[in-house]
Amino acid sequence: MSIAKRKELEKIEMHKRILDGARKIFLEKGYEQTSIRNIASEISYSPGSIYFYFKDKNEIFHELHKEGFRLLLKQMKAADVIEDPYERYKELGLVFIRFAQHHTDYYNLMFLVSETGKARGEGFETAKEAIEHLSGVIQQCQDQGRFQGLDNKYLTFMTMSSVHGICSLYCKDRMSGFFQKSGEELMLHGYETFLGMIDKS
Amino acid sequence: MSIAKRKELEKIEMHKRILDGARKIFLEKGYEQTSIRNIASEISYSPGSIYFYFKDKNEIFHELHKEGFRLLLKQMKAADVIEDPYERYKELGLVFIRFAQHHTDYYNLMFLVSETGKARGEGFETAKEAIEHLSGVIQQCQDQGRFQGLDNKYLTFMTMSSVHGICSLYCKDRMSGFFQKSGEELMLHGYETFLGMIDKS
DNA sequence: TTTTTTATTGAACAGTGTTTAATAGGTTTG
DNA sequence: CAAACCTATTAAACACTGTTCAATAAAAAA
Repeated sequence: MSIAKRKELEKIEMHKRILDGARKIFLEKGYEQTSIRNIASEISYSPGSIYFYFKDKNEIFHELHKEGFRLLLKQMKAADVIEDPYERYKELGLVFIRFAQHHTDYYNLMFLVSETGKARGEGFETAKEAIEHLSGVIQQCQDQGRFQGLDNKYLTFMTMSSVHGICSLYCKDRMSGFFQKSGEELMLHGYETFLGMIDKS
Repeated sequence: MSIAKRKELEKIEMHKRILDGARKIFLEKGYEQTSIRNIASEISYSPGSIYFYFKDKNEIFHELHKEGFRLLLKQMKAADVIEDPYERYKELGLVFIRFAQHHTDYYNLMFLVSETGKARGEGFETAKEAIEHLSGVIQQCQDQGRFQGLDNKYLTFMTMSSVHGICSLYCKDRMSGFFQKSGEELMLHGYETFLGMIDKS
């Protein structure tokens, strides 16, 4: 292994080290409460070092953002074993809900944290893939005769909105107080109610 | 008018002056980008003065939060002139959507900005009122025979989730790129699709 | 007029993201 | 091997942030 090669590996390793430290703190404290100094001290480096590997705090954030989408997409694709498209459609919502439940911090990072950076639209390929996956499953349902007369795009958007709305209210925990039910209960029964409606279409 | 009374009025006036300055900057730049120093300089006072009238930045934020809910609730109640409960139910969603469209910054403040303070659950009376209003309209629909066999609480939550999901995705403008449609188009057609589903229940 | 209360201020503290000049160390070259 | 070079790292500095607080000017009460 050449020296140049080793150096390159070391660079990648350091990149990863920063990301590991950042992930820990980001998922623990959220975007605003995470500071470059926190991350630096977590991995026992000086704050300045981080800027040798990342342009700014936002770039680190976006890396984790992508990471989250990759994780979600993986779990969405796991539902591919279900053969019936409509059953798969219903499962996809549950995948989303489970993701919000078990990876609440990722969910916050992915969907709820406001982006301070301007680099919008970049690095959203995985997000796009996730949407297209859902859209594809809905198309398969429509091919089977379900959801007749409904536009695929709007139905996809509406499904996403509804499930995201449920998960988003769950993650912010703004609702359980009003309804005197646990967040999990609301989320699951809310989704069941949604499926009950959609089942009649 | 006694001196004490005048002083009290001056205090209220200053309170309002701060809130006016804060509103302008909060709605312009969002929570994190708004600083006490910004607000102070906006109204030509020193940063310290603000702490004579407000406990901290979060208290100012919550005041505007409430303000937003009062505004929303007013527009929700304007739908009371519609006599048929189901038509009123459908209008309520549109009220919400219009609110997100025309008061995007308030919407962000009310539903999307993460609260840093711990004072959760306080001052949410107006929010509760809004939810109960919706719940009441749904109940009236159910009294008329609509939505049979569905739990009022979960249906209320599901409706809120769906509409909030639509508005939330609109406000973050994360979707228009994927669907090659304008945010407004997505939002309105998305809601129509939702109504199309619910109409069959 | 003196005392007391009240509102306002500017400085200070501890924190933030980011930039940069200096530096130590390994790598390459003469 | 020594000199030059490159590269990763650092501490310090800059301009911010929310918040606190002693000093103070102004107004009200005594």
